[in-house]
Amino acid sequence: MLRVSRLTDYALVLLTRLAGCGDAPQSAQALAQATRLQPPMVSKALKQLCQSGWISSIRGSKGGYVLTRDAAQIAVLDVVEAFEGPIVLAQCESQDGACTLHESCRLRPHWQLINNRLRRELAALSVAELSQPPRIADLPAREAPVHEQ
Amino acid sequence: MLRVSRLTDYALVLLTRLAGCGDAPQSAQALAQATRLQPPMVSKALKQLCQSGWISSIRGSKGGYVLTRDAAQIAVLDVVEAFEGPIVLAQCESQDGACTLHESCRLRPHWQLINNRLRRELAALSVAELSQPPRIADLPAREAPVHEQ
DNA sequence: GTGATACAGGACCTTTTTGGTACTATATCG
DNA sequence: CGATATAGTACCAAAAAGGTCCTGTATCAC
Repeated sequence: MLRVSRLTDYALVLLTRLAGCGDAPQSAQALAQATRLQPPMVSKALKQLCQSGWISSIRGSKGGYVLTRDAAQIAVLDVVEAFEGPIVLAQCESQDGACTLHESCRLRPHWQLINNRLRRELAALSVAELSQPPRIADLPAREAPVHEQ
Repeated sequence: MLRVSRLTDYALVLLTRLAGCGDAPQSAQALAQATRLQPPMVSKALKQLCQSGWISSIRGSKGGYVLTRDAAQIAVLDVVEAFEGPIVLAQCESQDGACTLHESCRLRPHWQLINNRLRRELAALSVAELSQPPRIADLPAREAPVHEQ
């Protein structure tokens, strides 16, 4: 369905929340309440964020999770790729050049281009920026010739 | 995994192939051989393409499939959305505004922006363009600050 | 008309992924 | 010591993806 998994989504929400909490450790439970996400899934996302190194954990009472770096230094791209693997929208990019199709297939460079644009987009966006509205410059009057949403 | 389904991928390969075959109907079998894709999946993709109206079918011997319009008039976006549904990378975009999270969640406009950029990208690319290398203007020397692939 | 070709439309199955839960162990604070 | 809170892992169920097969029907060639 061309969608990031729910866990990835939760991870970004949680990081954004943590970014707004200063240095005080936030427990999984507190984060779940603040974000209205289900506690077990919050724990799962936090653990994976911990393993990926974006946050660190503090055990014991008064424990919780804190960001390991400034939110402005965390690119959305890195979080997404930590949870989803490399961004490769089409199959022909998934293995290293192992496109089994006939040599007449010319799609690869196009997909590479699209993947790279999306990566660049996500790389330019930090968790710190997620907690505030997009910059005006990023919001053209008519953004795209597409559906309503 | 943030990837289009294999069927979507196949559909684009098949459309590209059809675009290179002029007006002669191509049978599912011939297309499978030309693209090295498995015949049953080729049939499946062709059927769906037919239902979506991108190609039309001709029964009987000497039958097959032909494009219903010029390949330059088929946007990759439309094919992808016909197979994958609307492009909404994050959950919060999936239902119409029904984000159940706390009102402090500010992620939606960012995702909308990213979705729209990707859509615009795919809308600007036609099946006709897929069969030849990307335009030089689209290939910067260093495209993105990301992985090797 | 008959038979071969080729699409139409499902039904079906298997595997993988996703989403979610539960339980035990361990570390810290008071 | 006991309460709190994370760590790690194992598990389960539902959904989606990926792929196959079969029956029916339309068209062309002979």
